[in-house]
Amino acid sequence: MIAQVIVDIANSQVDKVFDYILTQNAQIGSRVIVPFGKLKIEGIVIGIKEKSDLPLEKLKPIIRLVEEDTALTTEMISLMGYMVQKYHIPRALALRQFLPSEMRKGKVRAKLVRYATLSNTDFSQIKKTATARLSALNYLKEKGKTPMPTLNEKFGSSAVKALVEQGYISVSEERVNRQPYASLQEKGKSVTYSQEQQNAIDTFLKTDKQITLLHGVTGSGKTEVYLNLIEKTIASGKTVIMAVPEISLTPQLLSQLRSRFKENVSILHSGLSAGEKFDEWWRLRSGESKIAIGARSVIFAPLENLGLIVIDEQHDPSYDSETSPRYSTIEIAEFRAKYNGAKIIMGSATPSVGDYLKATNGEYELIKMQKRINKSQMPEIIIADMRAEVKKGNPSPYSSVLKAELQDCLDNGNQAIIFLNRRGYSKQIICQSCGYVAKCEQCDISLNYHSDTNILKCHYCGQNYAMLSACPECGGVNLKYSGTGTQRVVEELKKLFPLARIIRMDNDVTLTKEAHSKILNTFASHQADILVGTQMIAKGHDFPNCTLVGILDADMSLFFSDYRSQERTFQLLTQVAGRSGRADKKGKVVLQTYAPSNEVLRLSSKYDYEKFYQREIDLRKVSGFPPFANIIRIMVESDTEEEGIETLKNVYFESKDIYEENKDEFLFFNKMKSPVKRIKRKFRYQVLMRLKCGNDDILNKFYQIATKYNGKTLVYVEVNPNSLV
DNA sequence: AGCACGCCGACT
DNA sequence: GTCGGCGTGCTC
Repeated sequence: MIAQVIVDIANSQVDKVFDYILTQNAQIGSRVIVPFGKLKIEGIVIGIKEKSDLPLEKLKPIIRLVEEDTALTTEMISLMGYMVQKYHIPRALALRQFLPSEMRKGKVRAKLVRYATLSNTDFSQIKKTATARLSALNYLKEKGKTPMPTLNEKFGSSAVKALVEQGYISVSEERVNRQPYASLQEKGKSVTYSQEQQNAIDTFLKTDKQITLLHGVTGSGKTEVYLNLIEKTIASGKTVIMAVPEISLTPQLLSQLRSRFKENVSILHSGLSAGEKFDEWWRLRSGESKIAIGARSVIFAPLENLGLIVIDEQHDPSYDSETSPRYSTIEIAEFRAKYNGAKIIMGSATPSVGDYLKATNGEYELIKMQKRINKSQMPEIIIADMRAEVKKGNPSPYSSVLKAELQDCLDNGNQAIIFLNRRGYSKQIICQSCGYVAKCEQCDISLNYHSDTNILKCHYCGQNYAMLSACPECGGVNLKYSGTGTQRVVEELKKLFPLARIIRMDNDVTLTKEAHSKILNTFASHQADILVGTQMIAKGHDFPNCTLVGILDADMSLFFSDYRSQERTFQLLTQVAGRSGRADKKGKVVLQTYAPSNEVLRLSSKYDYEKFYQREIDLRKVSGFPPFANIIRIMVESDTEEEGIETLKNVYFESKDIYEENKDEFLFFNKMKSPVKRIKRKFRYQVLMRLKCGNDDILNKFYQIATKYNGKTLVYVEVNPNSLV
């Protein structure tokens, strides 16, 4: 018999199926070691057949199995095929997603512990003077099976060794599981469901749509709905995947799951040790554990007989991989749901507009939960006009409203969060007097300021504009192009509130995952009064004593040169606002902006998602952005300028033919230098276009062009990339 | 990925 | 003349 093997080399040159003589007991999905040229490498059997197209003497036999158990399921082999055609990646790269990286090339193995059991209860042959041996035997007689290390420690390894040799003790090896967060166990509490929650559960169980979108405001109790559905799925003998944006920030979710489902829960995420990952993975694979929870990559969990996939905070950008393979968690979930006949529930207070469109279209089931449980109110959002502060001559990053609210908050012994709305190095021009933002005339997307060349550039069409010396709206000369630095924000805060305990968390302070949660825990346990931070404090964690959130530069993200910037801002503000106030304490939010009349800010201050969505989707439709069109870019990256331009020309001319033939399907098409011309010493060029949806055949032609010219100069296609830098 | 084969520059 | 630079091609 012949085994068809994919070798574990993610390179398009070896992206083929190799035939080997099947000598071992290998199955489809087995991991095997095979000779490959002069190498011995790992591979995966993806098929078994009678005979090869090659002459038998050219074939080599499989050397050995990596493990007896079959690692991959047949579903994974099918999913590999789907990913290869959808994302244009080598097969090996698709296969790698299914295994924790530490499991490759034998870096981890099962942990075995040796146990001692008594095999002879007649101690009469043992001398009375051999006290250690006798007490060891008596100990075993009383306690039964004991781990060898424990026994060695108590009675000395020489005594134990002798007893083994004399046949009093027999030793067995057992595989033990390394369990992450073993201490996390919460007592189960009984739950009663609100009417909305009960309705959500019933609707989900009734619908025959594959995907359900659960649109529920912060605090409406979405998690309880998930837990109930998980429970029902498990009871019916099926398995569950639950994806969350950032697992390391939600230990409370894990303890909730553990309290209900005990060792049926496995967690998979990058913070685990290799051994923990290995054991959790195999527990899922063997069916010992039936619920997989983790971040994005948990969608590849090795479960069979899937019944339910939960995607929490479904709008979160982390669900789209930004590096190859550029997969979308929801797409993979759809494949797996279809394959297993499972259902998907995804929830958010601020669903991504593309998915909300599908929900209102009837493509997804839509469930709304509009009330907060335990009757608490959403925090009140106060918009502070920073233009007025500038006019008043207040140079501080804090408005007078925020100062007063902070004072009030601290006086009452409560906590506050100062949120800096900054991200990346994207810089845009905002007039501090009137809030004017420089935008592209053709794309209506904010321009990016490039300090090296002192020009303004649109990342969606490449158009350049001269840097402004004064605001074209009001003539003001205070044009600001970046948010206030964390440093200054903290210093200023210390001056204003010298007695307050302030802690800071942002990207500048490079943090390990532990330090990260340590800061959050310090704040949660009220060992600090004010927490200052960026994006990363927006997610997870409840702070029961936090009654005030101050958002500095709320408009910064609003005017990113990104078509999703308004959506992202709405989502972010809603999420940050949710950090303020809890059941018994009403929260407040002060949102500082140079554009107080901005519609997105106004709608988010009223928590009016529906209106925001309607406005945004209309805008996308008119301007031709996703979900109505796809932004496609073919990137060319080269070591030298000449080679880069040469390749770009070839790529451009071939692409242009396709464009000319299908002009009506395109909303934009051009070649240009990349907004950031050089990254990591590579020269970067691109062909950028916007193609109407439903033209996958055209899209595939661009993939073919990229494959054709990809070589020493890197050529690749991106669809709706998260950033156009 | 890693190794062999192969075609041009600077050296004993 | 040769040693060796790493560009190109192949591995069941």
